[in-house]
This record gives sequence, structure tokens and C-alpha cells, in this order.
Amino acid sequence: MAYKLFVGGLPFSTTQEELEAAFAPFGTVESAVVITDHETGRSKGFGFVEMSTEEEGQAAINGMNGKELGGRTVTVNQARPKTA
DNA sequence: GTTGAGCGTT
Repeated sequence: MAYKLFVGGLPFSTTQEELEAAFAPFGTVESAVVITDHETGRSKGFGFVEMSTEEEGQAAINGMNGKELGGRTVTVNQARPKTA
């Protein structure tokens, strides 16, 4: 099972490819997604990153939370369950 | 051509 992260505070120009590239140094990025508006196709300014293991996910949090990505300070945290 | 706390899509 992977460790899913919520990533907020992204620049509106950030893509999931940039997310993946940003989290790759902390471990294996199994998936990276930026939530985009269905109507306009523009970024909502947040996304989700799925790391291979919990320790990699926490390493990514420690390495990225409160840091800058694309010029903006990002929020990185463990994602809440989509379905409970 | 814009905006800025939060938790998505199959």
C-alpha cells in the first residue's frame, strides 16, 4: 500500500508532472495528480501525491511541507481518505 | 490576462 499526500498551496500553473518531479527525490512517486477545474481546465491549486512507502511519504512531508514549489509555499500532509 | 483555503478522479 502506498502513502498518499495532500499537496496544497501550489501555483496555478503547476502540473502533475512537476509534482512528480518535485517529490521524486524523496522516494518513489507512484502517482501524482493536480486537481483541475472541469469547466476551465485550470488548476485548483492543490493535488495529491502517492509515495511508494509510508517512510518515503513522511520524508516527502518533511522535505516539502512549508517549502517552496514553483515559487510558492506549499502545504504537504497525509491525505484524508476519499471514501470512508 | 483574475484567485489562494483546502482534501480528487475513475
